[in-house]
Amino acid sequence: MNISTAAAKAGLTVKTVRYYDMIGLVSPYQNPHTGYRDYADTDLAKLQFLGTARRFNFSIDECRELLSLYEDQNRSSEMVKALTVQKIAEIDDKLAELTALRDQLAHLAGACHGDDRPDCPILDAFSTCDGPSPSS
Amino acid sequence: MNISTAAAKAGLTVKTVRYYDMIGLVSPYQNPHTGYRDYADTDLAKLQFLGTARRFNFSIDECRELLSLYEDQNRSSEMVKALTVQKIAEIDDKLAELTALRDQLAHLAGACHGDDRPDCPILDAFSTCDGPSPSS
DNA sequence: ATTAAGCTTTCCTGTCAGGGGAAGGTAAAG
DNA sequence: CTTTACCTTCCCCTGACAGGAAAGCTTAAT
Repeated sequence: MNISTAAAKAGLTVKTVRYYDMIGLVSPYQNPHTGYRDYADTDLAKLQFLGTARRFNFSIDECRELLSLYEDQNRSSEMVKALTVQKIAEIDDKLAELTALRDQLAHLAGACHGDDRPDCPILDAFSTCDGPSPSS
Repeated sequence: MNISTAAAKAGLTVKTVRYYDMIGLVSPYQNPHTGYRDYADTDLAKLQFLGTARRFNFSIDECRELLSLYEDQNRSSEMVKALTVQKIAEIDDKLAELTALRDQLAHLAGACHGDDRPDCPILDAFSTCDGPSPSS
Protein backbone atom coordinates (compact mmCIF):
# COMPACT_ATOMS: atom_id res chain seq x y z
CA MET A 1 0.00 0.00 0.00
CA ASN A 2 1.46 3.39 -0.94
CA ILE A 3 1.81 6.23 1.50
CA SER A 4 -1.24 8.27 0.55
CA THR A 5 -3.55 5.27 0.87
CA ALA A 6 -2.09 4.37 4.25
CA ALA A 7 -2.32 7.97 5.43
CA ALA A 8 -5.94 8.26 4.34
CA LYS A 9 -6.90 5.00 6.07
CA ALA A 10 -5.22 6.14 9.28
CA GLY A 11 -6.69 9.63 9.17
CA LEU A 12 -3.27 11.23 8.92
CA THR A 13 -1.56 13.42 6.36
CA VAL A 14 1.18 12.10 4.11
CA LYS A 15 3.58 14.55 5.72
CA THR A 16 2.79 13.17 9.14
CA VAL A 17 3.24 9.57 8.06
CA ARG A 18 6.59 10.40 6.48
CA TYR A 19 7.53 12.17 9.70
CA TYR A 20 6.66 9.07 11.73
CA ASP A 21 9.01 7.10 9.51
CA MET A 22 11.78 9.66 9.96
CA ILE A 23 11.60 9.55 13.76
CA GLY A 24 11.45 5.77 13.73
CA LEU A 25 7.85 5.28 14.86
CA VAL A 26 6.60 3.38 11.82
CA SER A 27 9.20 2.48 9.21
CA PRO A 28 7.73 0.50 6.32
CA TYR A 29 9.53 -1.53 3.70
CA GLN A 30 11.07 0.78 1.17
CA ASN A 31 11.51 -0.38 -2.42
CA PRO A 32 15.25 -0.07 -3.05
CA HIS A 33 14.71 0.63 -6.74
CA THR A 34 12.03 3.33 -6.63
CA GLY A 35 12.49 4.51 -3.05
CA TYR A 36 8.71 4.26 -2.59
CA ARG A 37 7.49 3.32 0.87
CA ASP A 38 5.25 0.26 0.96
CA TYR A 39 2.98 -0.02 4.00
CA ALA A 40 1.99 -3.50 5.15
CA ASP A 41 -1.20 -4.14 7.11
CA THR A 42 0.72 -4.25 10.38
CA ASP A 43 2.20 -0.83 9.54
CA LEU A 44 -1.26 0.50 8.84
CA ALA A 45 -2.49 -0.82 12.19
CA LYS A 46 0.29 1.07 13.93
CA LEU A 47 -0.52 4.25 12.04
CA GLN A 48 -4.17 3.97 13.03
CA PHE A 49 -3.15 3.35 16.61
CA LEU A 50 -0.91 6.42 16.51
CA GLY A 51 -3.62 8.55 14.95
CA THR A 52 -6.00 7.68 17.74
CA ALA A 53 -3.46 8.09 20.52
CA ARG A 54 -2.38 11.49 19.14
CA ARG A 55 -6.00 12.61 18.98
CA PHE A 56 -6.17 11.61 22.65
CA ASN A 57 -3.44 14.19 23.27
CA PHE A 58 -0.64 11.73 23.92
CA SER A 59 2.73 13.17 22.93
CA ILE A 60 4.95 11.49 20.39
CA ASP A 61 7.16 10.12 23.16
CA GLU A 62 4.15 8.76 25.01
CA CYS A 63 2.90 7.27 21.77
CA ARG A 64 6.25 5.60 21.33
CA GLU A 65 5.85 4.02 24.75
CA LEU A 66 2.25 3.03 24.12
CA LEU A 67 3.21 1.58 20.77
CA SER A 68 5.87 -0.64 22.29
CA LEU A 69 3.30 -1.87 24.79
CA TYR A 70 0.83 -2.34 21.93
CA GLU A 71 3.33 -4.49 20.06
CA ASP A 72 4.33 -6.51 23.09
CA GLN A 73 2.11 -9.59 23.29
CA ASN A 74 3.27 -10.28 26.86
CA ARG A 75 2.56 -6.77 28.09
CA SER A 76 0.61 -6.06 31.24
CA SER A 77 -2.20 -3.54 31.22
CA GLU A 78 -0.67 -1.90 34.29
CA MET A 79 1.65 0.49 32.47
CA VAL A 80 -1.00 1.48 29.97
CA LYS A 81 -3.49 2.32 32.66
CA ALA A 82 -0.86 4.27 34.60
CA LEU A 83 -0.01 6.34 31.54
CA THR A 84 -3.68 6.96 30.88
CA VAL A 85 -4.41 7.98 34.46
CA GLN A 86 -1.47 10.36 34.35
CA LYS A 87 -2.73 11.83 31.08
CA ILE A 88 -6.14 12.36 32.67
CA ALA A 89 -4.48 14.20 35.56
CA GLU A 90 -2.64 16.44 33.08
CA ILE A 91 -5.88 17.22 31.31
CA ASP A 92 -7.50 18.01 34.65
CA ASP A 93 -4.72 20.47 35.44
CA LYS A 94 -5.13 22.11 32.07
CA LEU A 95 -8.90 22.27 32.56
CA ALA A 96 -8.53 23.97 35.93
CA GLU A 97 -6.09 26.48 34.53
CA LEU A 98 -8.24 27.31 31.52
CA THR A 99 -11.36 27.56 33.64
CA ALA A 100 -9.70 30.06 35.96
CA LEU A 101 -8.50 32.01 32.94
CA ARG A 102 -11.94 32.00 31.41
CA ASP A 103 -13.58 33.22 34.60
CA GLN A 104 -11.14 36.08 35.02
CA LEU A 105 -11.53 37.15 31.41
CA ALA A 106 -15.32 36.89 31.63
CA HIS A 107 -15.25 39.02 34.77
CA LEU A 108 -13.20 41.68 32.98
CA ALA A 109 -15.37 41.55 29.88
CA GLY A 110 -18.44 41.97 32.06
CA ALA A 111 -16.96 45.09 33.63
CA CYS A 112 -16.09 46.61 30.26
CA HIS A 113 -18.86 48.63 28.64
CA GLY A 114 -17.36 48.06 25.20
CA ASP A 115 -18.33 51.33 23.56
CA ASP A 116 -16.43 54.17 21.95
CA ARG A 117 -15.17 55.66 25.21
CA PRO A 118 -11.47 55.17 25.98
CA ASP A 119 -12.09 53.93 29.52
CA CYS A 120 -11.44 50.18 29.61
CA PRO A 121 -11.28 47.97 32.73
CA ILE A 122 -9.62 45.18 30.74
CA LEU A 123 -6.59 47.22 29.76
CA ASP A 124 -6.50 48.71 33.25
CA ALA A 125 -6.34 45.22 34.73
CA PHE A 126 -3.63 44.18 32.28
CA SER A 127 -1.46 47.15 33.20
CA THR A 128 -1.41 46.21 36.89
CA CYS A 129 0.89 43.23 37.04
CA ASP A 130 -1.49 40.83 38.83
CA GLY A 131 -2.71 38.50 36.16
CA PRO A 132 -3.11 34.74 36.34
CA SER A 133 -0.31 32.57 37.62
CA PRO A 134 2.29 31.76 34.99
CA SER A 135 0.99 28.87 32.93
CA SER A 136 3.15 25.94 31.92
CA MET B 1 16.92 50.14 34.56
CA ASN B 2 18.86 47.16 33.17
CA ILE B 3 17.21 44.21 31.52
CA SER B 4 17.26 41.77 34.42
CA THR B 5 15.63 44.27 36.78
CA ALA B 6 12.94 45.06 34.22
CA ALA B 7 12.36 41.39 33.50
CA ALA B 8 12.03 40.57 37.21
CA LYS B 9 9.57 43.43 37.79
CA ALA B 10 7.46 42.29 34.84
CA GLY B 11 7.58 38.63 35.81
CA LEU B 12 9.36 37.69 32.59
CA THR B 13 12.68 36.10 31.78
CA VAL B 14 15.56 38.07 30.32
CA LYS B 15 15.37 35.94 27.19
CA THR B 16 11.72 36.81 26.75
CA VAL B 17 12.33 40.54 27.21
CA ARG B 18 15.16 40.46 24.69
CA TYR B 19 12.86 38.59 22.32
CA TYR B 20 10.17 41.27 22.71
CA ASP B 21 12.79 43.83 21.69
CA MET B 22 13.81 41.77 18.68
CA ILE B 23 10.24 41.46 17.35
CA GLY B 24 9.62 45.15 17.98
CA LEU B 25 7.16 44.87 20.85
CA VAL B 26 9.16 46.83 23.43
CA SER B 27 12.38 48.42 22.21
CA PRO B 28 14.17 50.36 24.94
CA TYR B 29 16.92 52.92 24.59
CA GLN B 30 20.19 51.16 23.91
CA ASN B 31 23.45 52.69 25.09
CA PRO B 32 25.49 53.12 21.90
CA HIS B 33 28.76 52.65 23.77
CA THR B 34 28.09 49.52 25.79
CA GLY B 35 25.16 48.13 23.83
CA TYR B 36 23.26 47.69 27.11
CA ARG B 37 19.50 48.09 26.98
CA ASP B 38 18.07 50.69 29.34
CA TYR B 39 14.39 50.27 30.22
CA ALA B 40 12.41 53.42 31.08
CA ASP B 41 9.32 53.30 33.29
CA THR B 42 7.04 53.41 30.25
CA ASP B 43 8.92 50.40 28.83
CA LEU B 44 8.46 48.56 32.09
CA ALA B 45 4.74 49.31 32.06
CA LYS B 46 4.49 47.78 28.61
CA LEU B 47 6.42 44.70 29.72
CA GLN B 48 4.11 44.24 32.68
CA PHE B 49 1.13 44.66 30.40
CA LEU B 50 2.56 42.06 28.03
CA GLY B 51 3.33 39.66 30.85
CA THR B 52 -0.26 39.81 32.05
CA ALA B 53 -1.79 39.55 28.60
CA ARG B 54 0.44 36.57 27.74
CA ARG B 55 -0.59 34.85 30.98
CA PHE B 56 -4.15 35.43 29.81
CA ASN B 57 -3.31 33.30 26.78
CA PHE B 58 -3.23 36.12 24.26
CA SER B 59 -0.86 35.38 21.39
CA ILE B 60 2.03 37.68 20.56
CA ASP B 61 0.08 39.13 17.64
CA GLU B 62 -2.95 39.74 19.82
CA CYS B 63 -0.68 41.32 22.41
CA ARG B 64 0.69 43.59 19.72
CA GLU B 65 -2.82 44.71 18.93
CA LEU B 66 -3.76 45.11 22.58
CA LEU B 67 -0.57 47.06 23.19
CA SER B 68 -1.36 49.52 20.41
CA LEU B 69 -4.79 50.02 21.95
CA TYR B 70 -3.17 50.35 25.37
CA GLU B 71 -0.90 53.08 24.06
CA ASP B 72 -3.63 54.92 22.18
CA GLN B 73 -5.15 57.55 24.47
CA ASN B 74 -8.09 58.01 22.09
CA ARG B 75 -8.90 54.31 21.88
CA SER B 76 -12.37 52.93 22.33
CA SER B 77 -13.00 50.00 24.62
CA GLU B 78 -14.97 48.29 21.84
CA MET B 79 -12.05 46.55 20.16
CA VAL B 80 -10.58 45.41 23.44
CA LYS B 81 -13.83 43.86 24.57
CA ALA B 82 -14.31 42.18 21.18
CA LEU B 83 -10.86 40.64 21.38
CA THR B 84 -11.51 39.49 24.92
CA VAL B 85 -14.88 37.97 24.09
CA GLN B 86 -13.30 36.13 21.17
CA LYS B 87 -10.55 34.84 23.43
CA ILE B 88 -13.19 33.60 25.89
CA ALA B 89 -14.91 31.75 23.06
CA GLU B 90 -11.62 30.13 22.07
CA ILE B 91 -11.05 29.03 25.64
CA ASP B 92 -14.57 27.63 25.75
CA ASP B 93 -13.89 25.57 22.64
CA LYS B 94 -10.70 24.26 24.14
CA LEU B 95 -12.51 23.45 27.39
CA ALA B 96 -15.19 21.48 25.57
CA GLU B 97 -12.60 19.56 23.59
CA LEU B 98 -10.51 18.73 26.66
CA THR B 99 -13.56 17.73 28.67
CA ALA B 100 -14.68 15.29 25.98
CA LEU B 101 -11.16 13.89 25.82
CA ARG B 102 -11.02 13.52 29.58
CA ASP B 103 -14.33 11.71 29.72
CA GLN B 104 -13.37 9.25 27.01
CA LEU B 105 -10.04 8.52 28.65
CA ALA B 106 -11.66 8.13 32.05
CA HIS B 107 -14.16 5.72 30.54
CA LEU B 108 -11.33 3.64 29.06
CA ALA B 109 -9.31 3.75 32.28
CA GLY B 110 -12.38 2.59 34.17
CA ALA B 111 -12.75 -0.40 31.88
CA CYS B 112 -9.09 -1.38 32.23
CA HIS B 113 -8.30 -3.63 35.16
CA GLY B 114 -4.68 -2.43 35.21
CA ASP B 115 -3.03 -5.62 36.38
CA ASP B 116 -0.37 -7.91 34.93
CA ARG B 117 -2.61 -9.51 32.36
CA PRO B 118 -2.02 -8.50 28.72
CA ASP B 119 -5.69 -7.81 28.02
CA CYS B 120 -6.16 -4.03 27.81
CA PRO B 121 -9.31 -2.18 26.69
CA ILE B 122 -7.36 1.04 26.28
CA LEU B 123 -5.01 -0.35 23.66
CA ASP B 124 -7.91 -2.18 22.05
CA ALA B 125 -9.78 1.11 21.70
CA PHE B 126 -6.72 2.84 20.30
CA SER B 127 -6.25 0.20 17.62
CA THR B 128 -9.75 0.69 16.24
CA CYS B 129 -9.56 3.95 14.38
CA ASP B 130 -12.48 5.73 16.13
CA GLY B 131 -10.84 8.13 18.50
CA PRO B 132 -11.83 11.72 19.23
CA SER B 133 -12.35 14.16 16.42
CA PRO B 134 -9.13 15.69 15.13
CA SER B 135 -8.21 18.53 17.46
CA SER B 136 -7.04 21.90 16.21
C1' DA C 1 5.90 6.31 -28.60
C1' DT C 2 5.16 10.35 -26.41
C1' DT C 3 3.18 13.24 -23.33
C1' DA C 4 0.70 14.72 -19.42
C1' DA C 5 -1.19 14.07 -14.99
C1' DG C 6 -0.61 12.49 -10.69
C1' DC C 7 1.91 10.09 -7.72
C1' DT C 8 6.42 9.60 -4.99
C1' DT C 9 11.15 10.89 -3.04
C1' DT C 10 14.56 14.01 -0.51
C1' DC C 11 15.82 18.48 1.09
C1' DC C 12 15.19 23.05 2.92
C1' DT C 13 12.69 26.48 5.28
C1' DG C 14 9.02 28.10 8.49
C1' DT C 15 5.93 27.81 12.32
C1' DC C 16 5.39 29.72 17.98
C1' DA C 17 7.53 31.66 21.75
C1' DG C 18 11.20 31.57 23.38
C1' DG C 19 15.46 28.26 26.01
C1' DG C 20 20.40 26.87 26.30
C1' DG C 21 24.84 27.90 25.91
C1' DA C 22 29.35 29.89 23.90
C1' DA C 23 32.39 33.81 23.13
C1' DG C 24 33.45 38.20 24.42
C1' DG C 25 32.70 43.00 26.49
C1' DT C 26 31.25 45.68 30.90
C1' DA C 27 30.12 47.03 35.80
C1' DA C 28 30.18 46.67 40.57
C1' DA C 29 32.38 44.89 44.73
C1' DG C 30 36.19 43.41 47.52
C1' DC D 1 43.58 44.63 40.41
C1' DT D 2 40.91 40.80 40.47
C1' DT D 3 36.87 38.37 40.88
C1' DT D 4 32.20 37.92 40.14
C1' DA D 5 28.08 39.11 38.06
C1' DC D 6 26.00 41.02 34.48
C1' DC D 7 25.37 42.35 29.58
C1' DT D 8 25.74 41.65 24.36
C1' DT D 9 25.25 39.00 19.92
C1' DC D 10 25.19 34.62 17.59
C1' DC D 11 23.72 30.16 16.61
C1' DC D 12 21.28 25.90 17.38
C1' DC D 13 17.26 23.42 19.80
C1' DT D 14 12.46 22.44 21.04
C1' DG D 15 7.27 19.75 19.13
C1' DA D 16 4.95 18.12 15.51
C1' DC D 17 4.58 18.77 11.66
C1' DA D 18 3.28 22.18 6.91
C1' DG D 19 4.72 24.23 2.55
C1' DG D 20 7.13 24.05 -1.42
C1' DA D 21 11.03 23.08 -4.79
C1' DA D 22 13.34 19.84 -7.76
C1' DA D 23 13.64 15.45 -9.40
C1' DG D 24 12.12 10.64 -10.23
C1' DC D 25 8.33 7.15 -10.96
C1' DT D 26 3.72 5.17 -12.71
C1' DT D 27 -0.22 5.10 -15.23
C1' DA D 28 -3.50 6.60 -18.58
C1' DA D 29 -4.56 8.97 -22.60
C1' DT D 30 -3.33 10.55 -26.89
